Amino acid sequence: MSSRPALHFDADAPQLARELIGALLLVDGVGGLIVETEAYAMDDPASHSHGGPRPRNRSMFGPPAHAYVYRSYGIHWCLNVVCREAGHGAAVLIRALQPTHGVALMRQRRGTENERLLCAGPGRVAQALGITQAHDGLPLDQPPFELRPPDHPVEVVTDVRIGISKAVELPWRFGLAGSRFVSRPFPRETTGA
DNA sequence: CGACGGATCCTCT
DNA sequence: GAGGATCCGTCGT
Repeated sequence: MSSRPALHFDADAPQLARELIGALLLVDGVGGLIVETEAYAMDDPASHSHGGPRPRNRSMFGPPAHAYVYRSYGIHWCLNVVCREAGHGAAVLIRALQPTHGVALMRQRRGTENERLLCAGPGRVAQALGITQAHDGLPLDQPPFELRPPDHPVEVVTDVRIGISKAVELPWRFGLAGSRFVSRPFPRETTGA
C-alpha cells in the first residue's frame, strides 16, 4: 500500500499512523523522517485512553495534531500525535525516525555514535529530540515542533504492535518498507503497494 | 495506603 | 535471551 503525501489529523489512528510514515518531524530543528508508528484508539484495550479521560491521559482527549507525551517504565518519554477529534482518545505513537537534521546533537543527547540506533524506538526518539513532559499538549504545527508530510508516496509495511499485552493481534504497527532505522524488523518487506 | 505493572532501553551472557 | 533500572497512575484492601 502507498500512503499519499497528506496528513489527515481528523482520520482514525491507523490511517494517520500510515500517513505519518515518511513525514519529517523536527523539534527545534532536530529530528528526521518518521519510519515507524503505532496506532492507538479509545476502544482499544492496549491504549492509554481505554476507559476514558483521566488526568494522566488528558492530552489524548485534547485537540488533534497536538502532542501526547507520557513516561514509560518510569524512565523514558514517548511522543504521540493526537488524531480524530477532541474526546476520541486516539493517537499515533512515534516509534522510530531516520535521522536527518541535527545528527551531532542527537548523538550527544543519546550518548551513542551508532546512527542506526539514534531514534530506533519511542524512548530513543524522545531522548534524541529532547522531548519531555514539557511538550505534552503542545501543537505539532508550531514551534518548537515542525511536522511536514512526505514529499512523495512511500511504501508502507505493517505488523502487530510491540510491547503490549492486550489486543496483541491488531496489525497497527506501520513502517517504511526497507528502512534500517526501524526499532524492529517487519516480518514481510513486501506489500501490495 | 501498599502493591502492581507498564506503548522501554541497556548491559551482560 | 534475560534481567535490572526507576517512576507513578491505578486499583485492591
